[in-house]
Amino acid sequence: MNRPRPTSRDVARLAGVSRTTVSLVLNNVPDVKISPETRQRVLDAARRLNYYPDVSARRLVSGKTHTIALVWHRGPDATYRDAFLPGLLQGITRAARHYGYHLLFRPIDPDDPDEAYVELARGRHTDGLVLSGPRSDDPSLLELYRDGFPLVLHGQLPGTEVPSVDVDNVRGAIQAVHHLLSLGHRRIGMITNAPLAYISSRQRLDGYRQALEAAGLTYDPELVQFGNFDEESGRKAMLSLLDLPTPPTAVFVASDMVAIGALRAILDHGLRVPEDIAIVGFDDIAAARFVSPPLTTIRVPAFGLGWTAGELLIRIIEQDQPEHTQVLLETELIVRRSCGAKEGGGK
Amino acid sequence: MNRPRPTSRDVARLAGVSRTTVSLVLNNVPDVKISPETRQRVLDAARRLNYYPDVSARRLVSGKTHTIALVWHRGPDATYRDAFLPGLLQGITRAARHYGYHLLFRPIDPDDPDEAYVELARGRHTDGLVLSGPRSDDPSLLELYRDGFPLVLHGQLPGTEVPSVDVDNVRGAIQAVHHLLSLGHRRIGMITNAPLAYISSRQRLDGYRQALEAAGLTYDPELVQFGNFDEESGRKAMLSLLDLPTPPTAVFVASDMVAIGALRAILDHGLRVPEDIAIVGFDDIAAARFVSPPLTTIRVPAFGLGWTAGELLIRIIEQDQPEHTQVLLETELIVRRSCGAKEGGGK
DNA sequence: TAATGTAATTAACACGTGTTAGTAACACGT
DNA sequence: ACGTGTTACTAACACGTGTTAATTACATTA
Repeated sequence: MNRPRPTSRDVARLAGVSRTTVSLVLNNVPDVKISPETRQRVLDAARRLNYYPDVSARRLVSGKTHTIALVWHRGPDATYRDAFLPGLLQGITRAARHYGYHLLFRPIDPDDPDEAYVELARGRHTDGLVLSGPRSDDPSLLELYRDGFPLVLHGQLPGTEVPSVDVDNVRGAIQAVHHLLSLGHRRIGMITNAPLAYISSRQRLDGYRQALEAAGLTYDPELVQFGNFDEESGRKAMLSLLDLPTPPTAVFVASDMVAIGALRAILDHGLRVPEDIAIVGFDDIAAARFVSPPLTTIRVPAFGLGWTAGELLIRIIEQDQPEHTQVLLETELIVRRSCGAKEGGGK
Repeated sequence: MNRPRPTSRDVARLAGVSRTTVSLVLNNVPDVKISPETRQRVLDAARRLNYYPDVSARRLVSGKTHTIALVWHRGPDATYRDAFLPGLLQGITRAARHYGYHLLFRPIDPDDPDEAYVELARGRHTDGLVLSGPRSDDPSLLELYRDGFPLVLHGQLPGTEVPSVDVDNVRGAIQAVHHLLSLGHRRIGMITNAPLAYISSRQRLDGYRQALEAAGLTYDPELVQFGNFDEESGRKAMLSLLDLPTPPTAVFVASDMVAIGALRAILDHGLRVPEDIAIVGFDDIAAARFVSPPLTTIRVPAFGLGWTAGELLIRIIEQDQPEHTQVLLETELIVRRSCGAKEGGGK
């Protein structure tokens, strides 16, 4: 703060060369001849002055910011909001660092205007955006995409070609239901993670249906209830299922948080898990290990989603045409006690 | 990508004025006379061209980046790493947005050089840094501080004047132990969250001691065991306490994750919680609500820490001398079932 | 009428860097 | 002696903005 920071001009003066030479040396520009002595003099001078190039100037002239941004929509889903953020962030930043990029984190609060992130792109804060939780009614998103601005969605926007990374919800649900089927269950209920307006909710329901039909069972709407992100919604949905003339012997709950509510409802009802009713959840949030009984669930690869989104975005930025721009990542079945399997090893 | 983005020169041309006028209008520079018609012409032109100023150029000339960075050291503490990040990040970004700043997120992995963040400051990526989990043997930190670079620590560096924000670990521990005392316990053990090399660990132990002494009890080293961040360390530590000739009737475990391990040890030993041994944890991680019995604990205000650190940093950046530059935030006792209190209401 | 003041606008410089086109010095072959 | 390369370096421009000092046009005052 006291003395001004050194510029490349200061380095040039100290080394007795031109500013151009300093730039050429410090950036290791290939195919340019600089004598070893001069090169060393420049490096010494830079070190002595503790010189760091000013990134703003560099960005201005190069047109590249070497920064990507994560735009994080805070929706109503607290699980998504809190449980996945650390893994996703770590994945994105790891990818960013690997390619020499920085990460700008930009949450969009419910009271923010939806297109608050546009400024990041238009003002050249960043070379590209990862948009988490895109809304299909967002016009600025498609506008940016049409203008050729590098964009990757975390989530999906059906009917568009916008590059995206998401979990394979359909296959995840199939894994869960298939597991219950393999344990002998034939009357399997489902509680969705959210209302069907949410894509992930539709997809997980679809997987449930596919798994049943592949096993020769008919889909019965009466066995399906709708959750709404939180525990309480799971409790209520489960009570409805328990009220049926013939309740299911197993339930697939497409969200761990909702599943925890369902679990509570079953226990409060005087039934046992998994002996009377088996449960499989979805997400593998941290708490799933700690409820009683520990929850069998479908793990979502948060780190992998982050890494993949980051890498895909950077490859788009650098014009390195990736073959697949819409990626679905596999889930993993984590067997714990709530499903009644002999024991899978999911620690 | 196709056509080049518009510059202020384009706006000036379209509005039929000089570039200077455009700048004056768009930045609402006070005490400068622009006729209303001209002003409107400029605004219209900017809107028609969808003009956004280039931040790199703006930063270069102004010398301000309007960006702060969060440097996140990934230590061995998984709880700290994952459970607090969402709240802390939300707090910092909220503060940043409130003052018109952006946030750069920079994790430092164990394999990164410790001073990898210095480039952020020296290269003018950011106007200031929040350093989470500072190490006292970090020379570049003190160097930056001496050079007057705006810095706020999340955590503490005893013996320095570097501005910092942290939880009041001593008082938090006192709250926990005081609660157990008020329930009638006289033989209270402790398991630390980590080895005593960690400041938070020493402070929580200190609080335990102070609370005992304030109640007229003598500190007994045989009742103190040392945890090491994870469940397993808590299990082992608890087994040692159970092996004592006279085990304690209550335990203060200075980390929820460690406490969950201790809880398991007690139950595995055939004892009941809280009837035989009461437990109070520390941190209030998400899982604390879901274990059986639900864990009474000390809540750490993650959002508040983030907000306070962000606001303090920005006030330092903007030369708005804050009166207190070393802040300790209060914790909150969350009563659940593991302590045996009648019921506090901690949901 | 000339001097003075005020409102509205702009020319010109600065910020610190990357990069292109060019120059000077010198060796080499004919 | 003269062109032809090659090596090692530099002068000058560009990037897009904020801001200071100057300029013009015009009303007001002495």
